[in-house]
Amino acid sequence: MPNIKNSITEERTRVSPKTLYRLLVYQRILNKFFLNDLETVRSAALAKASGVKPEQLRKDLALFGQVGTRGLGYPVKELMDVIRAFLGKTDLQPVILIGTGNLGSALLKYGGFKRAGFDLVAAFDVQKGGQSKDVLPMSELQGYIEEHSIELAVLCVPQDAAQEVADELISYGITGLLNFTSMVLQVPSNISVNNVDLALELENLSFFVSQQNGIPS
Amino acid sequence: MPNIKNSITEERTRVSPKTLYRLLVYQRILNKFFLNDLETVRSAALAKASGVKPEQLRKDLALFGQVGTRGLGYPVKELMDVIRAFLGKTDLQPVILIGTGNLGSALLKYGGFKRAGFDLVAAFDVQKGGQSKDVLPMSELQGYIEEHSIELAVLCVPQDAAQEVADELISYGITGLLNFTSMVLQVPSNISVNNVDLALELENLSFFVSQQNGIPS
DNA sequence: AATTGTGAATTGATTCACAGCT
DNA sequence: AGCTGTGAATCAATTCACAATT
Repeated sequence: MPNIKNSITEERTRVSPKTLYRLLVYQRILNKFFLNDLETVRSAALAKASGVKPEQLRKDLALFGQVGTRGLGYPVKELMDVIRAFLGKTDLQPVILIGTGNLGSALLKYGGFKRAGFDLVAAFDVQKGGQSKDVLPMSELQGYIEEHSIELAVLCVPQDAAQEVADELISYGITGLLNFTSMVLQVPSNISVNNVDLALELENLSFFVSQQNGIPS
Repeated sequence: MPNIKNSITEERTRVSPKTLYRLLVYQRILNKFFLNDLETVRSAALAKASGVKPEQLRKDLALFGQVGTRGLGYPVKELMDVIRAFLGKTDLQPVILIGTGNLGSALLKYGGFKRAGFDLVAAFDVQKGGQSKDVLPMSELQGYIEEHSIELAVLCVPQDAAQEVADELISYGITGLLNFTSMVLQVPSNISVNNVDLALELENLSFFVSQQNGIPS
């Protein structure tokens, strides 16, 4: 019986979004530990830094078979490698952005995507007003996506245009949308959408805060 | 036996973050329907627009007792009112923002918060470089929070400063943090944190996209 | 002695399926 | 006839608790 499962690609299907988020977090923390020359880490420490319970961390890592050493902990470098192998994709992936309003043009400047392995290679808008990167007109959208085989798009257009632009993107071959609009997009089941609704997050936060304090006003 | 529960404040404690997100989405969609002069809406329609199953919508609304009419649907206006009453807070709530780098200064300009009932009343940074709104130095943080009884803060500082600044904010009385850094913050249990990790969202999306297609490269 | 790995138990969320109203 | 409201059933995620291992 093999220890570390070697048919990782076969396992890729069996993970929930929640677990995946956690794996990505573990990866980050591990990288930090690695840069600090840590060689092994116990589940308690890694879990605390990741904001989860140790049991949950261990359950998550069980996906990869046995990677830790009982009585000792997990080898930092090896664990990093195993998670990275599972996640696949290592090289820089091209992403386009649609809608260069306030939020859109800020995201173009935001360095975090590049650090995570994504390259915002082009931006599109109905208005071709010059921002920091060249903004292309929507008429070039289809050509660009097809020519560069783009899969992922960041959607920052106004609410009213959201569904329409999403439909367009999908028809040109985009299969993953990071949706910054506050619209709920209707898409075919083979298309992935992740919603980032900033106002919603603040509303949600506000509710739980006022709950803690006792009801205000 | 009363129909619509009148002890809403007592019910406020019994809702999960997931349910709360959905309620906030329903509220938005309802508002749109209301502006279109819809008087009643069936669970099937509201659910579809909200991206959930009708059964789930009905379960969620069960929190409020009986608000719909069997055979007919839900009265749009009344349902809006009931949800708003449950959520509490209606007036503009003041929020501060810390860290006016690319992302931070973009969020200052972003209109979505205001629309959702939040007012970004002040921004702070270690560098007092002039941006669109006046940026205050960190030395004024404590005074400002206390004087204006601020509860919520948006955290956009660099990773390395995140925990430190969070500790500071909490010590000055902040009880809710919208965390845009990629750090997992360690906070006391009476403090609420919502994480918005943009790179993580894109990584997550990318994984599920490449899963759909079959493994790339 | 210490810590992982994991079945079993628990808790939570979703979906089913139909009774109850209008 | 049609749609809501909801107990029951299912499915998913978390936590427990302890055996296995170094």
